[in-house]
Amino acid sequence: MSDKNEKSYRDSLNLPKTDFAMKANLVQREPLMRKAWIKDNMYGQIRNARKGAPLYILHDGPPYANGDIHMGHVINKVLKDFVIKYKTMTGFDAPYIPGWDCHGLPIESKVMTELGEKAKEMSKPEIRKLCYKYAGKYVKIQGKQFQELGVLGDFDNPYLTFKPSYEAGILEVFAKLVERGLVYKQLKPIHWSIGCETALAEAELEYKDIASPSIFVNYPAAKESLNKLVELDLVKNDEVQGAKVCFMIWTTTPWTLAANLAVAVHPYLDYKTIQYEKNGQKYISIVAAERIGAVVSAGGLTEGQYSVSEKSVHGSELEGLRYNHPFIETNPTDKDAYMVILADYVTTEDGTGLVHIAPGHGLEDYLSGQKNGLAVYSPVMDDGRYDDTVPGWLKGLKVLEVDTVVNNHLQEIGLLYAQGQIVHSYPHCWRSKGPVIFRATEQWFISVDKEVPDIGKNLRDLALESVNDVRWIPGWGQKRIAGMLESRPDWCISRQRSWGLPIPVFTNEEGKTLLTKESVLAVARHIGKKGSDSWFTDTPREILGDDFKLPEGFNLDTLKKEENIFDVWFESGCSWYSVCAKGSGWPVPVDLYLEGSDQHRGWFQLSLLPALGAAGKPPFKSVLTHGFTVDEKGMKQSKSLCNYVNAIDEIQKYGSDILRLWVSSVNYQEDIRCNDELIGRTQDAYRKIRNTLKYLLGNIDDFDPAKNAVAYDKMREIDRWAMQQLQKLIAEVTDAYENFVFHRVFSLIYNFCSVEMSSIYMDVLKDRMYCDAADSLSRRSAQTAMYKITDSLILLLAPVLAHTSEEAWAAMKFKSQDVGTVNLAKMPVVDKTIDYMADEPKWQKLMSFRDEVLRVLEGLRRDKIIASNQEASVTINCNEEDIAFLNNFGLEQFAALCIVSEVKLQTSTGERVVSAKKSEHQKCQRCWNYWPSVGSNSENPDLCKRCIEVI
RNA sequence: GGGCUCGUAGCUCAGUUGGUUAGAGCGUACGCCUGAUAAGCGUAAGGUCGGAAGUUCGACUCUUCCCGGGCCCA
Repeated sequence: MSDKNEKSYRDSLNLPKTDFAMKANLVQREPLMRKAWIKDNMYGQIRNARKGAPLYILHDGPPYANGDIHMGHVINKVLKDFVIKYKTMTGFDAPYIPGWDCHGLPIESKVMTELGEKAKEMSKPEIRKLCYKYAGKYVKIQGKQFQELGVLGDFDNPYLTFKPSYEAGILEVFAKLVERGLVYKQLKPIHWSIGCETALAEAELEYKDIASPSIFVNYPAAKESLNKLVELDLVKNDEVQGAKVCFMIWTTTPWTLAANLAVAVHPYLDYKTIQYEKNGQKYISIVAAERIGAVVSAGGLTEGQYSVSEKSVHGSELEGLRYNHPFIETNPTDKDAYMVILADYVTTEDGTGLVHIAPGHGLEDYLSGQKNGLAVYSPVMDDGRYDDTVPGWLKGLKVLEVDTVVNNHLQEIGLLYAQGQIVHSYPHCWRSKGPVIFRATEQWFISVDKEVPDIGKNLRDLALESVNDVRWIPGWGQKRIAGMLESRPDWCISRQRSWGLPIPVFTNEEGKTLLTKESVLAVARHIGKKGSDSWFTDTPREILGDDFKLPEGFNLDTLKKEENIFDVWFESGCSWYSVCAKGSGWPVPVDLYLEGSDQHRGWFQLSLLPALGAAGKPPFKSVLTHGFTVDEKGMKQSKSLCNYVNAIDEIQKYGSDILRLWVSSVNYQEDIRCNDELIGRTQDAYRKIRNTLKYLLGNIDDFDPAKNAVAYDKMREIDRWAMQQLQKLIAEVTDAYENFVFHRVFSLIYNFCSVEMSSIYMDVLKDRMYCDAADSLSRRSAQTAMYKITDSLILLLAPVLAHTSEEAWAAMKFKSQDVGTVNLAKMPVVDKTIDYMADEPKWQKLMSFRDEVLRVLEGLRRDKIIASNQEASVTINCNEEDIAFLNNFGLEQFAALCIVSEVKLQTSTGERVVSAKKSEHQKCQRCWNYWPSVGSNSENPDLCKRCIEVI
């Protein structure tokens, strides 16, 4: 084996040839391709090409315009791009209009922090201007970053929730809800900063440890309920006289007692009574059995000073019992009060197991109050002082300074059982630094329980029913959202902030509100033209218009504008209307919403409710959710844990096709494990796929399907096998795409490249491709299969490998479709004339024979008898049936399949035995086969017959 | 604490209505090739299916409990 010989014949071979480089250089190459897409208006070209085709609408959920993109965005946007590209390639007109959520607290907070002290002197319009700039900046940044992922969409015309036309759309939806009577206002407790006299959002709170009074208070049972307590056997009849029978509560905010309206117990906890004497007065106090020890020690009672009832009752048995407020004679509200109610959140971790309920001063209290028909009573004014509805001794006092006053009063009237101090974490205002109180203020709500007039059902029931008509992917999404809908309270849509869309409500001098369909639509028209800033700068007359017909008692010139803005969820929840129905004229429900699984509570639910309320139907036909990225151990990612993956870094390190391939490789329905190493490993798969494409492209370089294609029935059997494998691949990949199972797309294609192509077909083909005559039938047969495989692979990969598929498409000399970009091509379909399952048993058998042969050869190689397979001569001892089978397939073909020079058969009755030895023949210096014909031609003694003919 | 959900080889995934020694690809180890070459090929070693109990002739597949994650609430 001399180098001279090898080199001399090398030039006579048909070696692969292609411009498609082995080295991807993604980081350098991709940005150039993207630049070209933008320059050529690729997105516009696709829209043009699909004009009139059936629509497929994937409606983008708006990310928040704040900060750089992270891995969550990557997963989300790339999955969306898979869908859009696949649908486009199956012939749909699938537009993609990206959107951003541009209003809201995080932006406003950021701007306020940057402003610092200056913020106090600035007007709302001035602050809003800065917010506008801030949001706009991140829309640009994120848009650029999304496009760096290879995502195609109308990034020049995204939908932005602060655009006037979008805002008008929100108000039009709102008008419909107002018309249907679903919008109302009510008191609701919120965090209130006394120092700033403003409502605070969760993000504006700072939690600090402070010491609070901890008091145990006896609420005397009302006379009418004493009998019931006797009936329950908690109290003996003879004990009732002369003793104070009480419900004992515990609280750390004595000032809220003035607003107490109920006492809550847990339905399943056990309650008993403690009897004891204090200052000559006999008490019988009801407390949770588990808390007796704690209560006794808090009160300093020692053995013998108290007794505990034998009998215990469930909290549920106490429901409805009544008590007298310790220091308020008559119920100040217009609803029932001062009774025992049930609540699941009552615990035995502290207190007495009975919880004092002030619906105006706590969120749980509020919700319990709603459930039990209590008023929302909050006798506290903006400046933190009691109003006039409280007892005289409290009127006008600052609630945060009143604890001792209340305690002393309770002491005097003999209802303070014990008092102490407790250190706990308590929310403080981030600006004034003072402790925050819960205080009920007027808020706007969308009712989920009120019947929608022309539909005859409430929003909750409507939503629960509609959820059945939506396809949830994965299926459990339905259970999840249904569970949330069942338990959700009315939707509080008002926020006391600046950066958002104002709630279009006016009030007259008497404080009466103007909120009608007509008034909202009038505001919508105005804001649609001038934007929501105009609410703050223009007069009601300018906003509503001179001609606006006001109801009785209202005057255009004395109207006052509401200060509240909408919850940003209401804004994004109207995108189905602003963007799809009104903005684009698409039919709603649209085909697909695709977001992280946290959006069951968020965007999915909060789009569903307005859509049902305004349009009577859900906004989507199907909803696909994906999980969250976690670290390699499955733990939540966070910057502080240092297990955070920076998406931008990954794109810049590996290129976006690697990220896209990685996204396609994981099961997005579960948590997605993610770190740099895991993403980096995707490079292995990428290289395999890329090299497969390169080899295929290299071998069809001189193949023009129009001239050189070989009919299927004239093809070599192995080539027909390859064609069959391809049909199977197309069928399975198509099915996976149709069902959004992208990781199956990945593994099918990856396995196809590794096994069917690289390890089997391409290896087997080398002899024929390199050594047979360039235009021989055998070589053209292989090329026919390889051409079809290359073409299909590129197209099947196109939705995932956005850049690489385009690059490979460009490297195809003869294209199957007359389009310059894969984006305009159609997906391959299964060739129905090829029954790809029919030969499967035969090939399974052949492949198992092949495996046996390869294993035996490995033994020879270990013993240094052969190096390459071509040096071997194989003998198979087997029964008649196997001999017939192999003969029928053709021994030469089978030898080619094993890449050995020779296969012989011998009849044997026993077990099949495969043996091999070094071939006795000479090596052909051109094709390296050890064939009998080598040496038989005197002019070319070093060549086989085939090679001589070819040369 | 509640609702939903996940836990199969180092990694990413298959495991059909419960049924013989749990599969694939990658990675790893070892070897081969040098005419896909910062490529290609082969062979081999790796899981008892998060844990425990139960139902069953038989469970990765069904039930219960526990452990450990995730999302959303409280």
